[in-house]
Amino acid sequence: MSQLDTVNRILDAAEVLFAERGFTETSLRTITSTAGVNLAAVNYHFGSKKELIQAVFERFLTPFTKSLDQELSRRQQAQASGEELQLDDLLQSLYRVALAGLAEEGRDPKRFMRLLGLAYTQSQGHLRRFIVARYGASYRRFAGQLANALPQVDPVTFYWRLYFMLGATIFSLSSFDAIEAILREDFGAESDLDETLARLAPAAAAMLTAPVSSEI
Amino acid sequence: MSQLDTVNRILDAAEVLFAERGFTETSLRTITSTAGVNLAAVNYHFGSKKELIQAVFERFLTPFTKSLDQELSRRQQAQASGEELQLDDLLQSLYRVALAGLAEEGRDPKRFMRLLGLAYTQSQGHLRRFIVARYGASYRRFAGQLANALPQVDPVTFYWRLYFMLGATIFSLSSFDAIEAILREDFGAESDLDETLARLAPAAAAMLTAPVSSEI
DNA sequence: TGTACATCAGTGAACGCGCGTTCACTGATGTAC
DNA sequence: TGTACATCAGTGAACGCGCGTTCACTGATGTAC
Repeated sequence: MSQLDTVNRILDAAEVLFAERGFTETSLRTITSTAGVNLAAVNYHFGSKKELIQAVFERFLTPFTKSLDQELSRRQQAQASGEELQLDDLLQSLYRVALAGLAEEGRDPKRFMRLLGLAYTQSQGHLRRFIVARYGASYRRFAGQLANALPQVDPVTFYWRLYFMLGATIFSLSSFDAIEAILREDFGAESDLDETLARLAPAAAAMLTAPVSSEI
Repeated sequence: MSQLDTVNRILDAAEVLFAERGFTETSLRTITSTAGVNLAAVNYHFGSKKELIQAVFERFLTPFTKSLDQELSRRQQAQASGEELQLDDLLQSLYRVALAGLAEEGRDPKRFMRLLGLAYTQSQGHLRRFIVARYGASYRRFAGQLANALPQVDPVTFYWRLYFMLGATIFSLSSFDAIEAILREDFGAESDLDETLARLAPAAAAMLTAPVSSEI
């Protein structure tokens, strides 16, 4: 078993277990026994549990932001050459392309959304700092391009709505399997991720473009 | 120090610490030393850490759902007597009334939203079961009334959008302090909870009422 | 080609620590007669 | 009114357990001469 094997087996097991139970609730003993490697291997290859958590996110976020950045560049060029902008199309293609970039690397998009939801609410300060330092630029670029597409919305309202949108996206996709199960039971309706993105994109676009109340 | 004192001191300390750090990350030793009571008092009064967590949520959810139910009844009567319905008004008054019900009992609404966010993503199966068993009826009543107000939206789309809305609400209000700090730094804009609810209600309403795409 | 040494992935066992929970006990208050 | 007993909030110390991490060690592979 080569070094790469061991490292990847640990990452694979950690990814699944973290997504299922959370970070604190998953012990290194569970991870290493699932991966079929020695307990000490995590500290040998990654240094600590914290750094293993970061490595799991890195394996998701690097292809994800790479695809996102490429699509943002493509959109920017199209816009420069005068193509008109449909906000829900923009959102949907961003969602799709970014998640497709993950799938290419063999990373399950639903699992990624679950981990993102965990990262958002579990306290893990080191993880937040790691993500902001490593991927903050892509996020700001995405937010900036979206803000440009909404010149009629004042900045403070825009940013609140951006957080509303992120909340709607991460929260609902993070619980995709649970929600899907409920809707299947109650309405016999099967949903897949693409279909849900096709529902989410126009809903998010409607939220971003809603008329700004003058009462505030 | 009477029994009520000890019980309330434990609940007060647990509420603050859970909201700051999460459930697993907060030990009974930290809670009891913050509350100034004996370590064994938690198990004496509540039975276990799990039951303490449930008691913390009960103290929030009981006044919250009581206010919510009252407002839902008031709205139902107004509707029966032919009053016309404005969805963002409905949402905003529901938000306001429910959170005001909390404030009356001395419970901080922002802390409640943080705990709700934690409950949603931390695995804690016992907590989910407890909340559904105890407060599920109020939730279903709220969802049903909202669905009635949106006859043009098919049920499956409605439920996805309801989860989008819950996501936007819980997620952004759960991180209220962090988002507020960012916007204050970047734009010098101070936000309070009422103002944010006044932004959130129309945004959520726009999302719920968006035209249903025929592509799905 | 052969030998000595260095590097490095991996291992088994142990370390110390903090955790939730338990238990025997105390002391104050309430109750019965 | 006084005594015996029961109840119950609270306590201090300990229990066993699982945790992340460390450490001395192994054995295979690579490198220098």
